[in-house]
Amino acid sequence: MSTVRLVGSLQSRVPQNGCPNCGFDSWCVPANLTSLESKQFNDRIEHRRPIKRSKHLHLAGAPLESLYVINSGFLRTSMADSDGREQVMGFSMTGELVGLDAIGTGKYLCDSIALEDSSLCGMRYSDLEELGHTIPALQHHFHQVMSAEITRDHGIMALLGVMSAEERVATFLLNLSMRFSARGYSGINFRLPMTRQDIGSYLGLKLETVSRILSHFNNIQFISINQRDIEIKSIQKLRQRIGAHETTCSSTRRTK
Amino acid sequence: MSTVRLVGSLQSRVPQNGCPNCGFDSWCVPANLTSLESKQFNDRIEHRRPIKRSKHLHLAGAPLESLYVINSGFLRTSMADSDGREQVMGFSMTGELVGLDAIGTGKYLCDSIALEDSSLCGMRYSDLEELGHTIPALQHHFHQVMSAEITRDHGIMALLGVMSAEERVATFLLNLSMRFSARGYSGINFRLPMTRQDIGSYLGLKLETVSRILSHFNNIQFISINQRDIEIKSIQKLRQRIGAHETTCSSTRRTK
DNA sequence: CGCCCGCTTGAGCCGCTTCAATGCTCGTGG
DNA sequence: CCACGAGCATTGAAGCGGCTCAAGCGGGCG
Repeated sequence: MSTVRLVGSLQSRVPQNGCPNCGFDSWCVPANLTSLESKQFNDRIEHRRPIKRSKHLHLAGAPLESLYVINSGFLRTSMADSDGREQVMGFSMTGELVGLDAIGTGKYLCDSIALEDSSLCGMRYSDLEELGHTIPALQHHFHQVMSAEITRDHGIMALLGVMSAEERVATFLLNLSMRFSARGYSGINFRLPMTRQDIGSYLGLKLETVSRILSHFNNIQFISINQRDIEIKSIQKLRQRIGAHETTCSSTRRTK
Repeated sequence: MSTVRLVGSLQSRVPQNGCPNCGFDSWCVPANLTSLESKQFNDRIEHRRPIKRSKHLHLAGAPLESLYVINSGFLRTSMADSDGREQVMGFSMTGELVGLDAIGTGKYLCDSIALEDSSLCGMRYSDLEELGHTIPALQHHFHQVMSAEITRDHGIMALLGVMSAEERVATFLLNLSMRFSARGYSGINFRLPMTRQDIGSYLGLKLETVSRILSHFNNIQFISINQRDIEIKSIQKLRQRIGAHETTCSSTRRTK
């Protein structure tokens, strides 16, 4: 998906550039940059590139120029199979980095599209590499971000490999909730920016299955959902539903 | 999985260090290092650490010290779910790098185990970062390797998300075949180093399903398989089987 | 040689998909 | 302003692909 949480808490205010709440701000603090280094860094940032809903940031095959951090909004990254089937690789929100998968070949392998009107801050990849040589802390931080992306992908692989449909949806909801919370939004009430189709593709399920499971979670009071507006009624219960495969089995299937 | 193809062709001979066919050799050529830089680089390599079959290179939770390139042998990387279910993240062979997912947190999140007696070359991650600052080309190459790992993971996510069981197994066999060829081994006849269980976990299938599909591919002359010894009879036909979902559907299901 | 672990194969079942119909919402133009 | 339509969501019924459970086999290693 090429998107990744950059830092644990985003409350850090780094007011030295003219871009309030700039997505790259969060790079300076954890990377422990001096103010001179931060200045050098900020000078290379292309601030606040807007992107309208349902417009592409890039298509697969386009050459990599810049990496982007999301300033506000929501993006979806997806890959088209050789025979046309589409797999959603991930959803990116504020503070997350897009484009990491393109570094290897210099070309994007994914499409990225805005799910709502969004704003990005970009940096040319060549600039980032150059800065990395003179600012070791930045280099180190960049490595961590890339590694975190690999870890995230591994989590999704595990989800797709071993989890049941209900577990996948529960995991997805909890993950969204967590990310909204971390950004200061409500982790309880939020609006899903993507369609059931998108969720299904991401989780390796059909859209009807996603819809049914959401309805089911609604019926058993885990959540309350109306179209795209969702309220998490019990994080606890959702959590228990994940990894409940053995527990549930013993009550339903072991009746043999 | 933290494993990745380092270069397209491995025939490049870089004889300047005493470690014949060292896994890190392949870093010097594509990274275009000068001979001085190669010397600095080679001086930091811990050469030829052996690891016996079924021994762990590391367990999840262990602190990251070094990244390893496989010199010879075969490794399996896997992650245990919170409730004990295991997901195989990947299989690594000669020339591939292990440990990238640990950079983010400084701790391994995966277990790595040798599927056969293997030999590794390691470099302390701190050394690699240090060298990266003085040798830009090395840094650049390292970024490419990390990005390639992300790309590889995306491919697996797509496989797990959209492919049928037969397509997954066919993809797996073709991928192995390709990697063996690229290393100068036969891509037609080879021995699977992992169990059906391992393959199943990797592909999100049960071992019985893997076994059945291999038997089926055997019956229809796509491959010839006897326990772990396999011969690819027709790469072409295996390729067609992938992405045959629409084609096959129209002949079998559209009979409605 | 014998045991154990891994592989194969079969039968039946369940979870998810497929196909289909209907409802809801929002944007657009008359 | 409302009527309409397109796209998204919901829900039902039926089918199938892969899973579960179970038994038998074979090969390698002690």
